[in-house]
Amino acid sequence: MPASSSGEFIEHVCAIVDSIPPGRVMTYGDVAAVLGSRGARAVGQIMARYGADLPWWRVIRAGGHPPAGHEDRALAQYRAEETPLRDRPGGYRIDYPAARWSPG
DNA sequence: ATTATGACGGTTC
DNA sequence: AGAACCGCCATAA
Repeated sequence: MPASSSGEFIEHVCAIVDSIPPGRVMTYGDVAAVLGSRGARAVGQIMARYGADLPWWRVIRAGGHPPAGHEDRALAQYRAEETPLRDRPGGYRIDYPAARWSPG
């Protein structure tokens, strides 16, 4: 099938994010890496536009920080699916090494 | 085709 | 540890 259409990147990103199981997370860079690209920002763009129907909270930034501007909603989800978190005074961070997941 | 934007990443101060 | 700067990629206008 001729999947070579505009927006191929978008559909791939959506598929990957949607395939992330509960309690697991992936960084924007990882998602992009799976597609053979380094467009971590591009992935964020897609989340902002098409991530409304996806488990966007399972996609975090490098270092274990939640999506900027969505820390609150993300935290609620993490606590709801028992995502490995690392509580911190004044905020929190995700235990990336433990919650890390790859589509393979 | 060019410019501006963004739920980023890494390095440096 | 926090802030600033530059670099990278795809989308939208």
